[in-house]
Amino acid sequence: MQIDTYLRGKGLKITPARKSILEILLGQHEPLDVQSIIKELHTLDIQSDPATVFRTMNVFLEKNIVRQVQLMEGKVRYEILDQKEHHHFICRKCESISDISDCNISILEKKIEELKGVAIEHHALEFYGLCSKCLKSTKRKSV
Amino acid sequence: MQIDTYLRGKGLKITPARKSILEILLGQHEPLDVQSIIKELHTLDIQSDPATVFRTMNVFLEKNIVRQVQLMEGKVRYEILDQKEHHHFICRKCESISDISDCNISILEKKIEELKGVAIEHHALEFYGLCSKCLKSTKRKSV
DNA sequence: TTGGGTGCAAAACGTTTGCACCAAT
DNA sequence: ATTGGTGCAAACGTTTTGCACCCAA
Repeated sequence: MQIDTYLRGKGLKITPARKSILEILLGQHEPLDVQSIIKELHTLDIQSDPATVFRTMNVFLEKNIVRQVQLMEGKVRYEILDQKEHHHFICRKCESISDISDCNISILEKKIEELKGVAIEHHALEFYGLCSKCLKSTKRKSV
Repeated sequence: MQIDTYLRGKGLKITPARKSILEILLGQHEPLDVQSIIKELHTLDIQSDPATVFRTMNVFLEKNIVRQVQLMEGKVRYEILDQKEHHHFICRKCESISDISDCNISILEKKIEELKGVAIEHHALEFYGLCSKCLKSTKRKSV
């Protein structure tokens, strides 16, 4: 299985929990917090402890398998760290999260690096507002 | 005093704690977490409870006096919500925080709004990496 | 066999809340 | 006098840690 070789390649032991967590994150379109991961594991008939999931996420972070996402919720979400960079749009009404992949931050980063003499390694960018659906329903009501 | 009139204008009662917290935030160049605010209050010989500071910050948030900043620390920082938009650069080595004020995100926002049909109300943008000082010392060592 | 992963419980934090008291209007 | 802010303690949710046990290598 490729998940096994992938984990082995990262120098990690293969365990049912790790494999399932990785599969869940790979099949996910939005970043998940630990409780959601546990819920997803439960639907696969795998029960797991928060401590284990947190520890797994910290290992995945060190190995650059996932990255953290913070959405002003008082908790951390995790998502697969894949090649194509993207950001998130969070609707303040329906709380949906959608990907924003067409904004080229790297140009901006280069400008800042030159201007400030810093080396930017990564960034966090999230947009908050009303999604198209909620925007329409708001307009309807206000008319 | 103008702080008094400002708070009164926001419909808030004036108390020593509130005035001092506001003054501290106004005189600060980087966003502060609640513990740091309490420490600053202490240097002014004002002792205050975390609960009070958290409550004050929540009131300030509602009144649009401050905004929250999250820097992947597991806690929230607060900074005065002023007219000129800026972002933050956090050095992973010396943990210094500097303002980045010359990046025009609004152009990007308009593009996203058109493309996705959403209404962006605000955003969070932080850059992480090495500041110019730490970058230099890293280079020196590696040579 | 051995190093490392796991579950459980406890602890550590940041943050919120209930309540009695006190201060600003 | 009344409204609302404060301190203290307790509660809450997220995340970490210690320890004994168990599993993958």
